[in-house]
Amino acid sequence: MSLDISEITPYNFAVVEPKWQKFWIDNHSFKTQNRQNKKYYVLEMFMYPSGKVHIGHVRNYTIGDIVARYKRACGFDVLHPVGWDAFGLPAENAALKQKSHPKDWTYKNIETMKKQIRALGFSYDWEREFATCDEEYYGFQQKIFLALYKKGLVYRKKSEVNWDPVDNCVLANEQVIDGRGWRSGALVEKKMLSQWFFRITDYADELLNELDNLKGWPENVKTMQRNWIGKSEGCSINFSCDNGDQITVFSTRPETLYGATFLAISPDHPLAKKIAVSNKAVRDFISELKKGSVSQQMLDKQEKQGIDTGLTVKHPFLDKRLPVYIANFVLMDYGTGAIFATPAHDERDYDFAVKYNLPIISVIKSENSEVPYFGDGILFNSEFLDGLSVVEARKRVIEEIDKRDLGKKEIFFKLRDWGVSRQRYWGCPIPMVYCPKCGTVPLKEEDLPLRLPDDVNFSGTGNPLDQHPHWKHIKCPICGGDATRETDTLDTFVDSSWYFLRFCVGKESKDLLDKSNVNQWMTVDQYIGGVEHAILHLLYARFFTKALADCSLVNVREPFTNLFTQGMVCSVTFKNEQGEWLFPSEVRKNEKGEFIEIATGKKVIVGRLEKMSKSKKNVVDPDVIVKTYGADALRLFVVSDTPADRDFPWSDEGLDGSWRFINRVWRLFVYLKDKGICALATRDIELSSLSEEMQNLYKGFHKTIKDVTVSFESQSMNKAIAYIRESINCIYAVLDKAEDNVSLFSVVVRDLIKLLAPIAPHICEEAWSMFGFSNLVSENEWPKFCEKYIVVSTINLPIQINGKLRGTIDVAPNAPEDEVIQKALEVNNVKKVIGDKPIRKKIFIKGKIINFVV
RNA sequence: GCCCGUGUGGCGGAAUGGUAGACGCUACAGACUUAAAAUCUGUUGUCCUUUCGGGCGUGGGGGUUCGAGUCCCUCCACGGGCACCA
Repeated sequence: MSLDISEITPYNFAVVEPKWQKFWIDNHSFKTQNRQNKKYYVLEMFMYPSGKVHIGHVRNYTIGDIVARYKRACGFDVLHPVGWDAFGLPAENAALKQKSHPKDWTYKNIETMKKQIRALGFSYDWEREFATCDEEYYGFQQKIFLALYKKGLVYRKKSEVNWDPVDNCVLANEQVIDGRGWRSGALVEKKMLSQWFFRITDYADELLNELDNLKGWPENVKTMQRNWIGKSEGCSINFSCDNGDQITVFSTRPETLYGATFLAISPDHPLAKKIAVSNKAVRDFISELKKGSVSQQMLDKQEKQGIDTGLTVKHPFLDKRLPVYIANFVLMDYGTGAIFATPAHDERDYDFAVKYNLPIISVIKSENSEVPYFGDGILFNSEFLDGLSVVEARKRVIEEIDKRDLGKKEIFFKLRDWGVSRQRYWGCPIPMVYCPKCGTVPLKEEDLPLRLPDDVNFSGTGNPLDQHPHWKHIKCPICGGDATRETDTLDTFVDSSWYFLRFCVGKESKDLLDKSNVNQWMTVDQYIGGVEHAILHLLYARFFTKALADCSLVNVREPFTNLFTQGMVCSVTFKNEQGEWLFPSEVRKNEKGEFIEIATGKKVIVGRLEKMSKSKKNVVDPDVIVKTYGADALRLFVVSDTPADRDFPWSDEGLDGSWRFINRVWRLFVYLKDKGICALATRDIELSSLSEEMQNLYKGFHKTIKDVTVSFESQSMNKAIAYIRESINCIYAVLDKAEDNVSLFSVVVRDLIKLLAPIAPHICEEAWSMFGFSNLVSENEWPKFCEKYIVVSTINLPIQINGKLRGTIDVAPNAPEDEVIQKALEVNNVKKVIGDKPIRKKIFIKGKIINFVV
């Protein structure tokens, strides 16, 4: 009796998926192997245990899992670990709000999210799992801190910090966005505090230069890092002031020195402060600027403000004096906090000069003498620089400044040292002690780990560690006298700056950076995560790797060979007339096809696709999807249709389509099983014994293997899926021949399962076992394709006349020119178009095209 | 303002300088069904044409080429990053 394909029971993911998930875990199927030199380390940016997995995580980890499973099939020993970035503010916020301990909150969240992650069937080595708040991990991090301290890469200084008044916490520059705290959104204030710093600026040049060698990184990420490091080359110049002081300025355009008409110093410049003491107008001006908060200044940044100090400086080359202004557009934390201004060739200087009626002197010839002019040109008005080009003049003037001892060639970076102190409880304690006699003293290594006390009180203000009754009191490690601990904890970006190294070492080793292990696996062959970490995390991780190398703790200087930044999952948004966000379930289409709010019947505003977020009410819950459609359908969907590095437009219809595809595959498997397919899967195919149609199926399938392989190699999952779908369509078209071609279909379906397994592992594992294979599909080699089958016997060759398509002919791919021309000229439409016009030229590309020019 | 990136059907997107629109979503039609759902099979850029076929089409304009979505110039739009960085 024949099996009707439409009557096959749907794929029961609810039974199949948990079965294989349990099997993989119980059997340690993805335990890191250490058999050979062919190794591959694939890592997805680890997760913050916020409480629930969201769809963005699903996409990120699906991409990584596909890579891991594919590489394993290609014969690599694969390291594919999972862990938790578990320290940080939200745990403390939750502690305040829900009266739960940050530790309990965090570990509970990890448990919840682990279940969710496991339900997606990712091929992790769960034995290497850890959380950064594990004592073992942060204890070792303290050792690293001390190693960096000994190496001179850690120091403490009093400095103005960004103070977040809501989170009561210091923020790094990178955590301030438009003058607001990156997490709380509160306006940031300035405050002076003693802080610990890492000397990332020591590595500014290397961090910049090495970017050129990171061929496997996206160009935009490298550009962002370059801009952030912000190297500029120029020179410093000293000006003597008439009050006896010297003012040192930095300029990248010293060749414009003869066009200088005034000096401008920052309101925070020491000289400005000195003048303020005796000059009330200056004092008032500075305090007026201070009054506006950081962000107010940002808002006013277009408006140049300044005040004449009354002081003048001597021009280094000319017998003239330049007035010194205090100007709001000069920043103290860049360069020297002072500039010479050449209004003719700098926009900001120009704006300022116009506002305060200062002279404008051109020194570079431009075509129409317009000012300000920033282009190239020939110098004039500039004595010994006259007639030189901008580049020549720059070189010449720096030589001269150097010769006369007025200044020197200098390089400045925008990059600042990394402040790592946080006035927070839920982080890695800094292993330092303050002794009234011995000063700042590091803890002894044998006293590590320095544990966080569990019995803390969250009042909501200040640092609970500092307020703990006895934790901070300690005997000095040197003199044994009364001393106090550092109560700040480390920025959580420190935790994520070396976790990828820890994954290289098995749990049995006490040395978390065990060199033989780390060297075996580093670098990370493929790192995958969101572009939002392009600067902070990735720059810090690069710095840390270099610093650890200089402490002889690791052997590599760059952590990530290839970086892939996946796009965000986006969805439509709805708003009602009041501007309130609406859930998709609160909206429906009316008869006219307009979207209306169900509750009110009023029209809603349909927004553009935006990143899924709770606040915009356009989220989907991965748990619900997995329950309704299964993990395979979800995995398939999030990498279908759209390239993985672009934003992904979520649609319920699309998800439904993925589910239909999973079922279509399932019906194919069940149908073929019923026809006795696959029992003979290992038998070789004798091509000549097959009909032409079946030969084409086989050849076409080799093309599929090639296309899918190439697509996986370039992380083009969307294309891989398209080719697999195409192939399945081809198989469906000849399904009625399956019974008569058992060995052919057996080989095809065997390899088809392998091709699909990285994306939809559960259904493939189930099919693999259903067809009677005794091992796991993931233990099998990736299918191989033969070029000789991919070369087809005839191709459909296009015929062009004057570059326009006028017909096609079927010929052998290697058909010679004579044959092709003869056949092409026999095509009716070609005859018609050419008519009696003479053929002036024939362009023939073998196997590609014939083009007649008439 | 500066620096990146992207513009292809109703939608997501394919396409080593060589038949634009693979694959999917949507929509429509047929088969199956009492019917619906599901499934299977078609059609689906646009205009003209009964057919054969033809015109126009990859943001706009120009160029290189036998031939351009692809290369060059220029303009426009959108997205992202940095933003008084001397």
